[in-house]
Amino acid sequence: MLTEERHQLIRNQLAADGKVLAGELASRFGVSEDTVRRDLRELAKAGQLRRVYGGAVASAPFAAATLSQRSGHAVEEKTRLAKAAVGLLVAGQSLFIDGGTTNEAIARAIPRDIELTVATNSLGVASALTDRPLVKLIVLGGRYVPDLGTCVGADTLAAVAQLGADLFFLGSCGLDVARGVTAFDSAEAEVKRAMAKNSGGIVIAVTNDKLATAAPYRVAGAEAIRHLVVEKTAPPATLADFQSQGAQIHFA
Amino acid sequence: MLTEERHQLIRNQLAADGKVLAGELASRFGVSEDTVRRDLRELAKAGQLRRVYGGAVASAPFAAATLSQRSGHAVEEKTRLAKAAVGLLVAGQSLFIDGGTTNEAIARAIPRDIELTVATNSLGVASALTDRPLVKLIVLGGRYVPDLGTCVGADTLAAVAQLGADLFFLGSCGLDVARGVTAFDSAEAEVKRAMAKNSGGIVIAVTNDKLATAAPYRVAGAEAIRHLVVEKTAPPATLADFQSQGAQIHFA
DNA sequence: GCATGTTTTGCCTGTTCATGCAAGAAACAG
DNA sequence: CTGTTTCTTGCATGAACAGGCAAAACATGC
Repeated sequence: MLTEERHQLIRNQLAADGKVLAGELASRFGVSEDTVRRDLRELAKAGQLRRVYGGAVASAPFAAATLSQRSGHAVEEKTRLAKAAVGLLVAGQSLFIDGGTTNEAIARAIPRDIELTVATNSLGVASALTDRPLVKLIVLGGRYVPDLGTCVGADTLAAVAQLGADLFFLGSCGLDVARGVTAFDSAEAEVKRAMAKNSGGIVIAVTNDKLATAAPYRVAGAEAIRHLVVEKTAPPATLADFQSQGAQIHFA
Repeated sequence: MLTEERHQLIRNQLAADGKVLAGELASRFGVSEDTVRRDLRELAKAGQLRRVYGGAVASAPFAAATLSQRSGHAVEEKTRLAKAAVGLLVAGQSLFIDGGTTNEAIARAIPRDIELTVATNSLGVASALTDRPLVKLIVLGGRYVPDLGTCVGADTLAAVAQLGADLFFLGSCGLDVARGVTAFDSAEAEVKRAMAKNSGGIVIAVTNDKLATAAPYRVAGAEAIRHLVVEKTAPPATLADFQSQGAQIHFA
């Protein structure tokens, strides 16, 4: 039984069942569970599955990848950031909200009694807002990317181009004073740029681990940030840099 | 039974029924109620449901109150219809799927190992398909209507106009041989008409209570229906009428 | 053939995680 | 108000886990 052979069989079962159990695979392949765990670890590293306790599941289930995988990490922090971020909202405003777990937390934190117009390309944000009776929700369609949880592409850009918003809640992947706001994906960055262009101000809420990091694709310069929502424990020196670029700092 | 698996099943039942009971889940999963409560707590923390005494309810019912009321109605029937309807699918096909609880059930019933391209204006359908790795998902954006759970309007129509599909799964509000397929909402009907125009064939899955009823807005004539999926208990006379108009009948 | 280095695998060790149980708190019903 | 159900918290146990180590299988060079 070749290693590669096992990998293929694991992929097959994942495609069919959506999940695999480490112990079951071990007995089926006639190898130790350690070997199976190693296989799963490698496949997970290659992004072909998502490792869970006891086995693995198919990667990027919407609510699972966007919310469990990443958000298992710092749920409380993001919830706190979200609460502080919605404090910036004024009734009657129109917003762009793009993807990311922090933005989903913000969407959930939006109170039920505030009237808003929200345009989003994130299914997570959209679904969080479906039960807000006073929120007029505009879904920005396009090609859906499971890894991002958002729609991107020409259709999305065209939809954004027809809209304008007072604020843009930008889900940031990297945030650095010198390099500005950056994203990991080209198409994603494109949509963010379009939203930034058509909005009156950018709001970014980030956990500490995003501060002073950068991703390949540039979205906007640091001077474009109007409001920056950060944790109380964020390094003051970094914050001072952003402040000198015109950003208003808000602590969660 | 993986923890993640239970979470997924809970999410599924919430999407289908709008609520879950802790005790019922415990016996169904074969675990203690404490474990289920822990699951529910975690999912609630991630914003995927709202915890209530005795169980949990959907936090953001894609289908608002009106829709979730209906969805509790005939869950088993709709699941059976959905299973029969997905039997019509062929790998590589492209589909339009619009809104409605039956269509959401169909989306959930789509197997994980079939390659498809799906364009939908329903957030419920879209979110059901986000964890299908082989499904290329195109979200048709626009103004979101909570009562329908779908996007409608000029933006949606424009997006539909740029696409074509082999089949159109039409969520029907009324179905009558003389009046054809009808909808309750003008904007909704408009989108359905556009999808019908750009698709190679219409598939309709309906419970008995929709048969031989009509709503104000006309979507398509009875002769436009290629496949009609119905319950075994559907009145044969009505079915014969549709059959004479060229529809192929499939029993769930 | 022999020696050497690499890869794969299984086993061991300490650690982490999921689970069920028990006890007290809170919510509900009558 | 009282009893019951449900919930949270803490804790103990066993399963699953990562990392280190050594043996076996394999390839490579002399």
